[in-house]
Amino acid sequence: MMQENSGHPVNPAQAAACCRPIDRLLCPELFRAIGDPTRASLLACLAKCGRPCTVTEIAACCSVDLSVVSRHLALMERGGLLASSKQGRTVSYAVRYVELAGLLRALADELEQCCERTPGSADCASDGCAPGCA
Amino acid sequence: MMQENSGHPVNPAQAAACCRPIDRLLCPELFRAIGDPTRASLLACLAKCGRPCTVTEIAACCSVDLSVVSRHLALMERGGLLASSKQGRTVSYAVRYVELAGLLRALADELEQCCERTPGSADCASDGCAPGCA
DNA sequence: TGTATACTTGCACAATGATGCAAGAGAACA
DNA sequence: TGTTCTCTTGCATCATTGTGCAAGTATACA
Repeated sequence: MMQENSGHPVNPAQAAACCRPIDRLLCPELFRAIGDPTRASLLACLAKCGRPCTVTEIAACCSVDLSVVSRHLALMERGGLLASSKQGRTVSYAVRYVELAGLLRALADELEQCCERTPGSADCASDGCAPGCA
Repeated sequence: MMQENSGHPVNPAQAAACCRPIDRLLCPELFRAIGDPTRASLLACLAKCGRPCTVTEIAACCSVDLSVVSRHLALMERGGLLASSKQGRTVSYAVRYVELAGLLRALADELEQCCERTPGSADCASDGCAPGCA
């Protein structure tokens, strides 16, 4: 109503009421799941391994207690970084490579669109989302 | 020495000693800076605005105290998400669109490389980084 | 059926973090 | 020079989080 969809809200207050894909992509729970040194190293470890690994295996690669690793892995699964599968008494975790890479690229695309959009002409309602949804 | 560079460490313990670009890309400080609901909304707000905004402007778009916003913005700058510039008594923060998008894409690429690499044949030393550097 | 293995959960504790209020620092302006 | 504006910093407080130990649960196996 105020601006075109191709542009920007004129100020942050208007931007806050303006719902765009970036709001969904900037999911705090997901990024928080990476934002701890122990978890980041577990994730890197698991990614580099390239296959599902058991909790015991993963715990062998860092100095913290197995129970701590178990909790970190569960948290990363809740955050959407990992997928788990249980076979007998062993639980394996694997990186959700495809989903994660897709989300990161989508976020990168959105950021660049924000950057390139013409200033001062954003229609907050035309993204299929009512104002104030953020 | 043990495997080819194109492959994977055979287990997480070996993977931990194996230094790859993903170790650098999974920077906990950066992701932690997004991993809080208030900060994520501030970042989205700033991104959607598409231009540098002052602390007062940004504070107007959320319900927390201005001092809290100031601290969150400083934290996000330290994490590499934002860049600040001071003009007179006003401080403006802007999203580091290019750097951020680049990092996210690089991480996405690395994740997919991890996923595609042939299992069981990773040379941990050939990435220009001594074992145990992780 | 008992025992070993693999993992999760309860509990306690120390550390960190998010928040608001109030005061301080620095710059513009009358 | 005093006042206003913009932002940062100190302090207190409450909540959350990361951690280890110990106990519990669930599965496999002898």
